[in-house]
Amino acid sequence: MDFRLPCPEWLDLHATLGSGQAFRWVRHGDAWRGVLGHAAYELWWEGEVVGRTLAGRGNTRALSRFLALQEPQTPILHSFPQDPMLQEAVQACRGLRVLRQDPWECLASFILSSTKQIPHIRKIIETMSQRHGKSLGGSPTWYAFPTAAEVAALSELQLRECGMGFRAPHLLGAARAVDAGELDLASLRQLSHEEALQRLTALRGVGTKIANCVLLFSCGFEQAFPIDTWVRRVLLENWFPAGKTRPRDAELQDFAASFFGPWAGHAQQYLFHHIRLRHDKVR
DNA sequence: ATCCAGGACAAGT
DNA sequence: ACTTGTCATGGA
Repeated sequence: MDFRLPCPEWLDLHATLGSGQAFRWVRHGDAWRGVLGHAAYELWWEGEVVGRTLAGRGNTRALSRFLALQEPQTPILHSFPQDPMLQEAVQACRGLRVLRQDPWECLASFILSSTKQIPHIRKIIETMSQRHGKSLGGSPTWYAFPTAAEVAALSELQLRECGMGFRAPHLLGAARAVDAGELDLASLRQLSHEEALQRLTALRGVGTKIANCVLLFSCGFEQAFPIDTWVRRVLLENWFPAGKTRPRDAELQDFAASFFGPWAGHAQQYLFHHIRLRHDKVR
């Protein structure tokens, strides 16, 4: 063991790293291995997060921030409505946290996520990182996530060859906008939620869902509420009983904001992970 | 084989 | 304003 990361509240690495927020972490038994920034790590739980560095120079502060280890969860849970379905999800996914990701990696990853299953998103990102990211050493070799500048320098064909199909031009366009300074991801957190959404959805291939993923997972917008097929389903089943004409996403967004409150994005993540676990179990 | 996946967008009603 | 077609690709 190389390091211990202080963690005031209990955390579930499996729920946190395995809930489709980040795509570069792989489970090995009780441990998780993956890349953050310019280092690769193996992490597991021994009453706190412990681990070792697999490649590159480890940065425990970056890891701690990524995993939101110092962020109290109790106020979030207390802010949630007393709702049977949400409480069931919270019980089932105790210790799940919303990660604090790098905005570029998050944006690029979710551009690649559209109408793809999570295992395949992982595969595309891994292929792209191996081919176009900096080598970090280690055995087997680990690779950094390609920077916006590195992606901007590629051709659409090179990206398509990573298996991303029609998403290739979308990723390339985003990389060019970020690399050219037309889109300053770091400054999004200064804006209102509405303004930040507009900046992101101005990119081709980035609609409301993907923009909200980026704002929630990497820009500190705790109320951002991504509605994908799974979340849409659980919203309709639980809070929009059939009968009337089925509501559109804009109506679901309004409902989520008022019903789940200022930490709605976290509620969303509990719901998302819970219904997917339930689905896998049934099948 | 057919359907669906952490969607977005244009085109046709 | 709402519905449908299209964009690639792999896994179930």
